[in-house]
Amino acid sequence: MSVENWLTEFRSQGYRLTDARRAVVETVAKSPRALTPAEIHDLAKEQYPKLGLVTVYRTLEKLEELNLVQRVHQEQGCNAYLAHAEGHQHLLICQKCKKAVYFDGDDLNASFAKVGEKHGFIVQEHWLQLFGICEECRENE
Amino acid sequence: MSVENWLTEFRSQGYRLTDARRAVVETVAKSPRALTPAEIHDLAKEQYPKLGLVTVYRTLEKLEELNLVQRVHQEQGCNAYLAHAEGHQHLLICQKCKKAVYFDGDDLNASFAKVGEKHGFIVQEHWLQLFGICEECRENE
DNA sequence: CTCCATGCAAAATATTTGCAATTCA
DNA sequence: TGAATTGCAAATATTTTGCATGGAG
Repeated sequence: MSVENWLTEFRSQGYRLTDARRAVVETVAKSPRALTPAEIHDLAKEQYPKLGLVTVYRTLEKLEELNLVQRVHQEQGCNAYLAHAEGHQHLLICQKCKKAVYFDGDDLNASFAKVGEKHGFIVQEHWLQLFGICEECRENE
Repeated sequence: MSVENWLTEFRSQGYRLTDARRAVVETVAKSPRALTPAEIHDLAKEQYPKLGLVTVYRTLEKLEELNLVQRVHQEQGCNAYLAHAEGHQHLLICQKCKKAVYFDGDDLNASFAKVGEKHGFIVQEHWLQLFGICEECRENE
């Protein structure tokens, strides 16, 4: 989903389009890796210097609500945000450059359901993240 | 691994055995669900009233280092700790009672490696958690 | 012109650190 | 006894809230 679509989606929910929000959205959208609120603030200020950290928090909250952004949990912290890719809930994250790639793991759902059954659970959600080293980072060793 | 084993492990690493640590260890060990530092503090104080929250943090740090405890990430927060089960890194968590069950998903490793390959990654770690409703909670509806 | 949105400052949370007193081995 | 451990208080770090001003529609 492009930045323009995001902003349109924003409007259609009754929210206003402001320079502050545009800066946050564009920063997250073009980042290859998940960013913390503080990082977003730093980067987006280059585009909109008046931006306050509080607005970053509030904008992320709305973006998450609209499913345009998702929170990413890693060892280093659980407060990084990444542009959401529809239908691809699984992440592959490079441990070196932190680049995040979505992948389709729909074929895993059946195994997950089976595991749950074995333990008396009805599985409703899952959370899968793979960590490794990407090709680029291996080459630049 | 039993509480006594934990405490022995503690000793063998050069750490001292204290009532405070014993209270923290026993609280985490006997809980069926992951607990936050504050929750551990509350519960463990019943056993050792003088216990300070800071000691809970410091003890958890050591327990994590010794791999006796693991941090659990959920929507509600990322600061809950659960007794670690050796070799079983995957969790099945009840969304209602929060009970956590480890399961063996070693047969998934091959699929994970393959997914990584497809995207140029060499997968080194993974993180999988399933969420659902356990049998007990379904019965008590 | 009317609200929604913003940024500041301050409050609320969560976690870490400095330090004197305590306690295990 | 000596060093590790503790709990308090204070320092940090992170996130949220109150409120007057500014800006989108």
